[in-house]
Amino acid sequence: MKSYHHGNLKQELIDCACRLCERDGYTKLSIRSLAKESGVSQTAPYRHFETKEALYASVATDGFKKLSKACYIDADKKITKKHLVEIGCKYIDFGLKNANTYDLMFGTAVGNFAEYPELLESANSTYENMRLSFSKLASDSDEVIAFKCITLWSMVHGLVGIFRKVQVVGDDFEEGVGPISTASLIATNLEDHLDKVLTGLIQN
Amino acid sequence: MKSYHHGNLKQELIDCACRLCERDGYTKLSIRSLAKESGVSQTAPYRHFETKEALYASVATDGFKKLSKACYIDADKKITKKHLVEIGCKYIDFGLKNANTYDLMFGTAVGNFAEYPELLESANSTYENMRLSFSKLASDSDEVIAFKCITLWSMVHGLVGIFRKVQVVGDDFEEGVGPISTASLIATNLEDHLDKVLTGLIQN
DNA sequence: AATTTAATGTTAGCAGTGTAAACATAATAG
DNA sequence: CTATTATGTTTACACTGCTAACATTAAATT
Repeated sequence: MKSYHHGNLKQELIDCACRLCERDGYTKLSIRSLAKESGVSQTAPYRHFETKEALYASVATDGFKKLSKACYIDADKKITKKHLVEIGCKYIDFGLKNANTYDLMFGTAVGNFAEYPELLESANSTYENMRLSFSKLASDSDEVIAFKCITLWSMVHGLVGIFRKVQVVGDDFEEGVGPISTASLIATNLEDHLDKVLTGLIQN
Repeated sequence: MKSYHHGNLKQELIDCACRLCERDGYTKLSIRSLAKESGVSQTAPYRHFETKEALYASVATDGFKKLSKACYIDADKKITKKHLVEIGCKYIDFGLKNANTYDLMFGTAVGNFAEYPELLESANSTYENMRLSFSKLASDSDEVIAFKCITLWSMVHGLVGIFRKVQVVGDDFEEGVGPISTASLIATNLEDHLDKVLTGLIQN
Protein backbone atom coordinates (compact mmCIF):
# COMPACT_ATOMS: atom_id res chain seq x y z
CA MET A 1 0.00 0.00 0.00
CA LYS A 2 1.62 3.22 -1.13
CA SER A 3 0.77 6.43 0.59
CA TYR A 4 -0.57 9.50 -1.15
CA HIS A 5 2.47 11.49 -0.21
CA HIS A 6 5.78 10.30 -1.51
CA GLY A 7 7.83 11.53 1.40
CA ASN A 8 11.10 12.27 -0.32
CA LEU A 9 10.10 13.25 -3.82
CA LYS A 10 12.24 16.32 -4.30
CA GLN A 11 15.51 14.59 -3.52
CA GLU A 12 14.53 11.53 -5.50
CA LEU A 13 13.74 13.69 -8.51
CA ILE A 14 17.08 15.43 -8.24
CA ASP A 15 18.98 12.17 -7.90
CA CYS A 16 17.14 10.65 -10.81
CA ALA A 17 17.65 13.79 -12.90
CA CYS A 18 21.38 13.78 -12.18
CA ARG A 19 21.61 10.18 -13.25
CA LEU A 20 19.59 10.58 -16.42
CA CYS A 21 21.22 13.88 -17.35
CA GLU A 22 24.63 12.35 -17.17
CA ARG A 23 23.53 9.21 -18.99
CA ASP A 24 21.59 10.76 -21.88
CA GLY A 25 22.32 14.48 -21.77
CA TYR A 26 20.01 17.04 -20.31
CA THR A 27 18.09 17.59 -23.52
CA LYS A 28 16.71 14.08 -23.32
CA LEU A 29 15.37 14.66 -19.86
CA SER A 30 11.68 15.37 -19.42
CA ILE A 31 9.79 16.25 -16.28
CA ARG A 32 7.12 13.76 -17.22
CA SER A 33 9.46 10.83 -17.68
CA LEU A 34 11.11 11.78 -14.43
CA ALA A 35 7.76 11.71 -12.68
CA LYS A 36 6.96 8.34 -14.14
CA GLU A 37 10.33 7.02 -13.02
CA SER A 38 9.48 8.07 -9.47
CA GLY A 39 6.03 6.54 -9.69
CA VAL A 40 4.24 9.82 -9.32
CA SER A 41 1.84 11.82 -11.46
CA GLN A 42 3.04 13.91 -14.41
CA THR A 43 2.76 17.24 -12.69
CA ALA A 44 3.87 16.30 -9.23
CA PRO A 45 7.40 17.61 -9.85
CA TYR A 46 5.94 21.08 -10.21
CA ARG A 47 5.36 21.14 -6.47
CA HIS A 48 9.14 21.12 -6.09
CA PHE A 49 10.43 22.78 -9.25
CA GLU A 50 8.68 25.81 -10.67
CA THR A 51 10.10 25.18 -14.13
CA LYS A 52 12.30 22.73 -15.92
CA GLU A 53 15.10 25.24 -15.65
CA ALA A 54 14.82 25.05 -11.87
CA LEU A 55 15.35 21.31 -12.08
CA TYR A 56 18.36 21.88 -14.30
CA ALA A 57 19.64 24.31 -11.70
CA SER A 58 19.48 21.60 -9.06
CA VAL A 59 21.42 19.19 -11.23
CA ALA A 60 23.99 21.87 -11.96
CA THR A 61 24.29 22.68 -8.27
CA ASP A 62 25.03 19.06 -7.59
CA GLY A 63 27.58 19.16 -10.39
CA PHE A 64 29.45 22.12 -8.92
CA LYS A 65 29.60 20.43 -5.54
CA LYS A 66 31.06 17.33 -7.13
CA LEU A 67 33.50 19.43 -9.14
CA SER A 68 34.65 21.20 -6.01
CA LYS A 69 35.19 17.89 -4.31
CA ALA A 70 36.95 16.43 -7.33
CA CYS A 71 39.39 19.34 -7.44
CA TYR A 72 40.19 19.20 -3.80
CA ILE A 73 43.83 18.61 -3.02
CA ASP A 74 45.20 17.76 0.35
CA ALA A 75 47.87 20.43 0.77
CA ASP A 76 47.52 22.34 3.94
CA LYS A 77 49.95 25.17 3.69
CA LYS A 78 52.74 24.50 1.28
CA ILE A 79 51.41 24.54 -2.23
CA THR A 80 53.56 24.18 -5.30
CA LYS A 81 52.96 24.73 -8.96
CA LYS A 82 52.65 20.99 -9.19
CA HIS A 83 49.59 21.18 -6.99
CA LEU A 84 47.96 23.64 -9.35
CA VAL A 85 48.73 21.37 -12.26
CA GLU A 86 47.13 18.56 -10.30
CA ILE A 87 44.01 20.65 -9.78
CA GLY A 88 43.91 21.37 -13.48
CA CYS A 89 44.21 17.69 -14.33
CA LYS A 90 41.47 16.75 -11.93
CA TYR A 91 39.26 19.46 -13.32
CA ILE A 92 39.73 18.19 -16.84
CA ASP A 93 39.16 14.65 -15.71
CA PHE A 94 35.89 15.68 -14.14
CA GLY A 95 34.81 17.58 -17.23
CA LEU A 96 35.45 14.60 -19.45
CA LYS A 97 33.97 11.96 -17.19
CA ASN A 98 30.88 14.00 -16.41
CA ALA A 99 30.54 15.62 -19.78
CA ASN A 100 26.78 15.91 -19.87
CA THR A 101 26.54 17.36 -16.41
CA TYR A 102 29.36 19.70 -17.30
CA ASP A 103 27.25 21.01 -20.19
CA LEU A 104 24.50 21.86 -17.79
CA MET A 105 26.90 23.67 -15.50
CA PHE A 106 28.65 25.72 -18.17
CA GLY A 107 26.13 25.88 -20.96
CA THR A 108 23.15 28.13 -21.37
CA ALA A 109 20.46 25.76 -20.10
CA VAL A 110 20.32 27.72 -16.88
CA GLY A 111 20.18 31.32 -17.98
CA ASN A 112 20.81 33.24 -14.81
CA PHE A 113 22.43 31.65 -11.78
CA ALA A 114 21.24 34.49 -9.58
CA GLU A 115 17.72 33.10 -9.79
CA TYR A 116 18.89 29.97 -8.02
CA PRO A 117 20.71 30.87 -4.82
CA GLU A 118 22.04 27.38 -4.16
CA LEU A 119 23.45 27.15 -7.65
CA LEU A 120 25.07 30.54 -7.32
CA GLU A 121 26.51 29.52 -4.01
CA SER A 122 27.96 26.25 -5.25
CA ALA A 123 29.42 27.83 -8.38
CA ASN A 124 31.02 30.67 -6.48
CA SER A 125 32.32 28.26 -3.91
CA THR A 126 34.03 26.23 -6.62
CA TYR A 127 35.73 29.38 -7.79
CA GLU A 128 36.59 30.36 -4.25
CA ASN A 129 38.26 27.02 -3.60
CA MET A 130 40.43 27.38 -6.66
CA ARG A 131 41.33 30.87 -5.67
CA LEU A 132 42.29 29.68 -2.23
CA SER A 133 44.71 27.17 -3.67
CA PHE A 134 46.41 29.86 -5.71
CA SER A 135 46.63 32.12 -2.71
CA LYS A 136 48.63 29.46 -0.89
CA LEU A 137 51.23 29.30 -3.62
CA ALA A 138 52.72 32.76 -3.50
CA SER A 139 52.24 36.00 -1.68
CA ASP A 140 50.64 37.74 -4.60
CA SER A 141 48.02 40.41 -4.28
CA ASP A 142 44.42 39.26 -4.32
CA GLU A 143 44.00 40.66 -7.79
CA VAL A 144 46.95 38.73 -9.16
CA ILE A 145 45.72 35.58 -7.50
CA ALA A 146 42.28 35.99 -9.05
CA PHE A 147 43.92 36.66 -12.38
CA LYS A 148 45.95 33.46 -12.26
CA CYS A 149 42.93 31.54 -11.14
CA ILE A 150 40.77 32.67 -14.03
CA THR A 151 43.61 31.99 -16.40
CA LEU A 152 44.01 28.40 -15.26
CA TRP A 153 40.27 27.94 -15.23
CA SER A 154 39.81 29.18 -18.76
CA MET A 155 42.64 26.92 -19.88
CA VAL A 156 41.31 23.72 -18.45
CA HIS A 157 37.79 24.67 -19.45
CA GLY A 158 38.99 25.18 -22.97
CA LEU A 159 40.83 21.88 -23.03
CA VAL A 160 37.73 20.03 -21.89
CA GLY A 161 35.78 21.62 -24.71
CA ILE A 162 38.38 20.93 -27.38
CA PHE A 163 39.08 17.38 -26.22
CA ARG A 164 35.41 16.63 -26.51
CA LYS A 165 34.80 18.41 -29.76
CA VAL A 166 37.73 16.95 -31.49
CA GLN A 167 36.36 13.46 -31.10
CA VAL A 168 33.41 14.49 -33.17
CA VAL A 169 34.99 16.16 -36.17
CA GLY A 170 36.66 13.20 -37.81
CA ASP A 171 40.32 13.07 -38.67
CA ASP A 172 41.04 12.99 -42.35
CA PHE A 173 44.40 14.61 -41.85
CA GLU A 174 47.92 13.39 -42.26
CA GLU A 175 49.32 11.28 -39.48
CA GLY A 176 49.89 13.25 -36.28
CA VAL A 177 48.70 16.54 -37.70
CA GLY A 178 44.95 16.39 -37.28
CA PRO A 179 43.11 17.73 -34.25
CA ILE A 180 42.28 14.33 -32.78
CA SER A 181 45.78 12.94 -32.63
CA THR A 182 47.13 16.30 -31.53
CA ALA A 183 44.60 16.63 -28.76
CA SER A 184 45.27 13.11 -27.57
CA LEU A 185 48.97 13.92 -27.54
CA ILE A 186 48.24 16.82 -25.21
CA ALA A 187 45.87 14.70 -23.18
CA THR A 188 48.43 12.00 -22.53
CA ASN A 189 51.02 14.59 -21.53
CA LEU A 190 48.54 16.73 -19.70
CA GLU A 191 50.67 17.51 -16.68
CA ASP A 192 53.57 18.66 -18.80
CA HIS A 193 51.26 20.71 -20.91
CA LEU A 194 49.59 22.53 -18.06
CA ASP A 195 52.93 23.07 -16.43
CA LYS A 196 54.37 24.59 -19.57
CA VAL A 197 51.55 27.03 -20.09
CA LEU A 198 51.36 27.94 -16.43
CA THR A 199 55.03 28.80 -16.58
CA GLY A 200 54.12 31.87 -18.60
CA LEU A 201 52.23 33.02 -15.54
CA ILE A 202 53.92 31.68 -12.49
CA GLN A 203 57.57 31.79 -11.61
CA ASN A 204 57.74 29.72 -8.45
CA MET B 1 -0.47 34.78 -56.74
CA LYS B 2 2.07 32.61 -55.00
CA SER B 3 3.25 29.44 -56.64
CA TYR B 4 3.01 26.01 -55.12
CA HIS B 5 6.75 25.66 -55.07
CA HIS B 6 8.70 28.13 -53.05
CA GLY B 7 11.76 28.12 -55.25
CA ASN B 8 14.43 28.84 -52.68
CA LEU B 9 13.08 27.30 -49.51
CA LYS B 10 16.16 25.48 -48.28
CA GLN B 11 18.37 28.55 -48.29
CA GLU B 12 15.64 30.72 -46.84
CA LEU B 13 15.15 28.24 -44.01
CA ILE B 14 18.87 28.21 -43.28
CA ASP B 15 19.11 31.98 -43.32
CA CYS B 16 16.11 32.30 -41.11
CA ALA B 17 17.40 29.62 -38.75
CA CYS B 18 20.77 31.34 -38.48
CA ARG B 19 19.07 34.58 -37.60
CA LEU B 20 16.70 33.11 -35.04
CA CYS B 21 19.35 30.84 -33.53
CA GLU B 22 21.61 33.76 -32.92
CA ARG B 23 18.78 35.93 -31.62
CA ASP B 24 17.09 33.49 -29.25
CA GLY B 25 19.43 30.53 -28.94
CA TYR B 26 18.98 27.29 -30.80
CA THR B 27 16.76 25.71 -28.17
CA LYS B 28 14.05 28.25 -28.94
CA LEU B 29 14.04 27.35 -32.58
CA SER B 30 11.32 25.11 -33.93
CA ILE B 31 10.90 23.70 -37.39
CA ARG B 32 7.26 24.66 -37.32
CA SER B 33 7.84 28.30 -36.45
CA LEU B 34 10.52 28.39 -39.10
CA ALA B 35 8.08 27.07 -41.67
CA LYS B 36 5.50 29.64 -40.68
CA GLU B 37 8.10 32.39 -40.95
CA SER B 38 8.78 31.30 -44.52
CA GLY B 39 5.09 31.12 -45.32
CA VAL B 40 5.12 27.42 -45.94
CA SER B 41 3.38 24.43 -44.38
CA GLN B 42 4.57 22.90 -41.12
CA THR B 43 6.24 19.92 -42.64
CA ALA B 44 7.71 21.46 -45.75
CA PRO B 45 11.14 21.84 -44.12
CA TYR B 46 11.37 18.06 -43.93
CA ARG B 47 11.87 17.97 -47.69
CA HIS B 48 15.20 19.71 -47.06
CA PHE B 49 16.22 18.60 -43.59
CA GLU B 50 15.70 15.04 -42.49
CA THR B 51 15.78 15.99 -38.83
CA LYS B 52 16.08 19.05 -36.71
CA GLU B 53 19.69 18.10 -36.08
CA ALA B 54 20.32 18.39 -39.80
CA LEU B 55 19.05 21.93 -39.68
CA TYR B 56 21.31 22.63 -36.74
CA ALA B 57 24.17 21.23 -38.76
CA SER B 58 23.48 23.73 -41.52
CA VAL B 59 23.48 26.60 -39.06
CA ALA B 60 26.71 25.32 -37.52
CA THR B 61 28.28 24.99 -40.96
CA ASP B 62 27.45 28.59 -41.65
CA GLY B 63 28.97 29.46 -38.29
CA PHE B 64 32.28 27.77 -39.04
CA LYS B 65 32.52 29.55 -42.36
CA LYS B 66 31.95 32.86 -40.63
CA LEU B 67 34.46 31.97 -37.93
CA SER B 68 37.07 31.12 -40.55
CA LYS B 69 36.46 34.41 -42.25
CA ALA B 70 36.53 36.32 -38.98
CA CYS B 71 39.90 34.81 -38.06
CA TYR B 72 41.46 35.52 -41.39
CA ILE B 73 44.52 37.71 -41.23
CA ASP B 74 46.17 39.28 -44.19
CA ALA B 75 49.75 38.13 -43.76
CA ASP B 76 51.14 36.48 -46.80
CA LYS B 77 54.44 35.05 -45.72
CA LYS B 78 55.88 36.78 -42.73
CA ILE B 79 53.85 35.91 -39.66
CA THR B 80 54.75 37.02 -36.17
CA LYS B 81 53.53 36.02 -32.77
CA LYS B 82 51.53 39.21 -32.86
CA HIS B 83 49.55 37.80 -35.74
CA LEU B 84 48.66 34.74 -33.76
CA VAL B 85 47.55 36.91 -30.89
CA GLU B 86 45.42 38.80 -33.35
CA ILE B 87 43.83 35.57 -34.54
CA GLY B 88 43.11 34.65 -30.94
CA CYS B 89 41.50 38.01 -30.28
CA LYS B 90 39.35 37.76 -33.36
CA TYR B 91 38.33 34.26 -32.43
CA ILE B 92 37.25 35.39 -28.98
CA ASP B 93 35.45 38.35 -30.44
CA PHE B 94 33.53 36.06 -32.75
CA GLY B 95 32.66 33.68 -29.93
CA LEU B 96 31.30 36.48 -27.79
CA LYS B 97 29.42 38.31 -30.51
CA ASN B 98 27.91 35.14 -31.95
CA ALA B 99 27.48 33.33 -28.67
CA ASN B 100 24.36 31.37 -29.54
CA THR B 101 25.70 30.20 -32.86
CA TYR B 102 28.94 29.33 -31.13
CA ASP B 103 26.99 27.04 -28.81
CA LEU B 104 25.64 25.19 -31.77
CA MET B 105 29.11 24.81 -33.26
CA PHE B 106 30.82 23.60 -30.11
CA GLY B 107 28.02 22.14 -28.07
CA THR B 108 26.39 18.75 -28.31
CA ALA B 109 23.35 19.74 -30.37
CA VAL B 110 24.96 18.13 -33.39
CA GLY B 111 26.16 14.80 -32.17
CA ASN B 112 28.40 13.60 -34.93
CA PHE B 113 29.84 15.93 -37.53
CA ALA B 114 30.68 13.01 -39.78
CA GLU B 115 26.99 12.65 -40.58
CA TYR B 116 27.01 16.09 -42.17
CA PRO B 117 29.83 16.32 -44.71
CA GLU B 118 29.55 20.06 -45.23
CA LEU B 119 29.76 20.67 -41.51
CA LEU B 120 32.75 18.40 -41.19
CA GLU B 121 34.39 20.18 -44.08
CA SER B 122 33.82 23.66 -42.70
CA ALA B 123 34.97 22.70 -39.20
CA ASN B 124 38.11 21.02 -40.46
CA SER B 125 38.82 23.90 -42.75
CA THR B 126 38.64 26.31 -39.81
CA TYR B 127 41.22 24.19 -38.04
CA GLU B 128 43.31 23.94 -41.16
CA ASN B 129 43.40 27.71 -41.58
CA MET B 130 44.61 28.17 -38.04
CA ARG B 131 47.24 25.54 -38.54
CA LEU B 132 48.41 27.25 -41.69
CA SER B 133 48.98 30.47 -39.82
CA PHE B 134 51.10 28.72 -37.25
CA SER B 135 53.08 26.99 -39.95
CA LYS B 136 54.07 30.37 -41.35
CA LEU B 137 55.50 31.50 -38.06
CA ALA B 138 58.36 29.09 -37.57
CA SER B 139 59.89 26.12 -39.27
CA ASP B 140 58.54 23.65 -36.75
CA SER B 141 57.59 20.12 -37.56
CA ASP B 142 53.98 19.53 -38.52
CA GLU B 143 53.37 17.87 -35.20
CA VAL B 144 54.68 20.83 -33.24
CA ILE B 145 52.62 23.19 -35.35
CA ALA B 146 49.48 21.18 -34.73
CA PHE B 147 50.31 21.11 -31.06
CA LYS B 148 50.64 24.86 -30.83
CA CYS B 149 47.48 25.30 -32.82
CA ILE B 150 45.39 23.14 -30.52
CA THR B 151 46.91 24.88 -27.53
CA LEU B 152 45.91 28.32 -28.75
CA TRP B 153 42.53 27.06 -29.78
CA SER B 154 41.78 25.52 -26.43
CA MET B 155 42.89 28.71 -24.75
CA VAL B 156 40.68 31.07 -26.68
CA HIS B 157 37.85 28.57 -26.57
CA GLY B 158 38.18 28.45 -22.82
CA LEU B 159 38.26 32.19 -22.50
CA VAL B 160 35.07 32.52 -24.52
CA GLY B 161 33.38 30.04 -22.20
CA ILE B 162 34.61 31.66 -19.02
CA PHE B 163 33.91 35.20 -20.17
CA ARG B 164 30.36 34.21 -20.90
CA LYS B 165 29.79 32.14 -17.81
CA VAL B 166 31.19 34.67 -15.48
CA GLN B 167 28.56 37.18 -16.44
CA VAL B 168 25.95 34.80 -15.16
CA VAL B 169 27.26 33.84 -11.76
CA GLY B 170 26.94 37.13 -9.94
CA ASP B 171 29.78 38.82 -8.18
CA ASP B 172 29.40 39.01 -4.45
CA PHE B 173 33.13 39.12 -3.95
CA GLU B 174 35.48 41.77 -2.72
CA GLU B 175 36.44 44.46 -5.19
CA GLY B 176 38.68 43.14 -7.95
CA VAL B 177 38.75 39.58 -6.67
CA GLY B 178 35.57 38.07 -8.09
CA PRO B 179 35.40 36.23 -11.39
CA ILE B 180 33.55 38.97 -13.23
CA SER B 181 35.94 41.78 -12.55
CA THR B 182 38.90 39.48 -13.05
CA ALA B 183 37.60 38.22 -16.36
CA SER B 184 36.91 41.73 -17.54
CA LEU B 185 40.45 42.68 -16.58
CA ILE B 186 41.73 39.91 -18.81
CA ALA B 187 39.26 40.86 -21.52
CA THR B 188 40.41 44.46 -21.64
CA ASN B 189 44.05 43.39 -21.79
CA LEU B 190 43.39 40.47 -24.04
CA GLU B 191 46.33 40.93 -26.36
CA ASP B 192 48.79 41.09 -23.50
CA HIS B 193 47.19 38.08 -21.93
CA LEU B 194 47.32 35.88 -25.00
CA ASP B 195 50.84 37.03 -25.68
CA LYS B 196 51.95 36.14 -22.19
CA VAL B 197 50.52 32.64 -22.28
CA LEU B 198 51.70 31.99 -25.80
CA THR B 199 55.17 32.86 -24.66
CA GLY B 200 55.28 29.60 -22.77
CA LEU B 201 54.98 27.92 -26.14
CA ILE B 202 56.60 30.10 -28.73
CA GLN B 203 60.01 31.71 -28.63
CA ASN B 204 60.00 33.86 -31.74
C1' DA C 1 6.17 17.18 -77.55
C1' DA C 2 4.31 13.79 -74.62
C1' DT C 3 4.97 11.15 -70.85
C1' DT C 4 7.18 9.33 -66.98
C1' DT C 5 9.72 10.34 -62.85
C1' DA C 6 11.57 12.87 -59.19
C1' DA C 7 11.43 16.93 -56.34
C1' DT C 8 8.89 19.60 -53.49
C1' DG C 9 4.90 21.03 -51.51
C1' DT C 10 0.21 20.11 -48.32
C1' DT C 11 -3.00 17.86 -44.88
C1' DA C 12 -3.94 14.99 -41.18
C1' DG C 13 -2.46 12.75 -37.29
C1' DC C 14 0.53 10.50 -33.53
C1' DA C 15 3.09 10.61 -29.46
C1' DG C 16 5.47 13.47 -26.59
C1' DT C 17 6.44 17.97 -24.19
C1' DG C 18 6.14 22.13 -20.55
C1' DT C 19 3.00 24.06 -17.75
C1' DA C 20 -1.37 26.08 -15.72
C1' DA C 21 -5.88 25.40 -13.19
C1' DA C 22 -8.90 23.05 -10.30
C1' DC C 23 -9.31 19.70 -7.10
C1' DA C 24 -7.90 15.86 -3.33
C1' DT C 25 -5.44 14.35 0.49
C1' DA C 26 -2.51 14.35 4.24
C1' DA C 27 0.75 16.60 7.50
C1' DT C 28 1.24 20.41 10.50
C1' DA C 29 0.10 24.63 13.31
C1' DG C 30 -3.11 27.05 16.09
C1' DC D 1 -10.05 19.53 16.95
C1' DT D 2 -9.90 22.48 13.42
C1' DA D 3 -7.70 25.50 9.91
C1' DT D 4 -3.96 25.93 7.06
C1' DT D 5 -0.35 24.60 4.26
C1' DA D 6 2.28 21.24 1.71
C1' DT D 7 2.02 17.97 -1.56
C1' DG D 8 -0.20 15.09 -4.46
C1' DT D 9 -3.80 14.04 -8.85
C1' DT D 10 -6.69 15.02 -12.99
C1' DT D 11 -7.64 17.47 -16.83
C1' DA D 12 -6.54 20.43 -20.38
C1' DC D 13 -4.00 23.58 -23.62
C1' DA D 14 -0.74 24.89 -26.81
C1' DC D 15 3.30 23.43 -28.66
C1' DT D 16 6.84 20.22 -30.46
C1' DG D 17 9.36 16.60 -33.84
C1' DC D 18 8.15 13.59 -37.08
C1' DT D 19 5.54 10.12 -40.28
C1' DA D 20 2.34 8.77 -43.87
C1' DA D 21 -0.57 9.66 -47.64
C1' DC D 22 -1.54 12.68 -51.06
C1' DA D 23 -0.99 16.98 -54.55
C1' DT D 24 1.47 19.69 -57.64
C1' DT D 25 5.05 21.07 -60.39
C1' DA D 26 9.74 20.78 -62.49
C1' DA D 27 13.01 17.85 -64.79
C1' DA D 28 14.37 13.81 -67.37
C1' DT D 29 13.38 10.34 -70.83
C1' DT D 30 11.41 8.63 -74.68
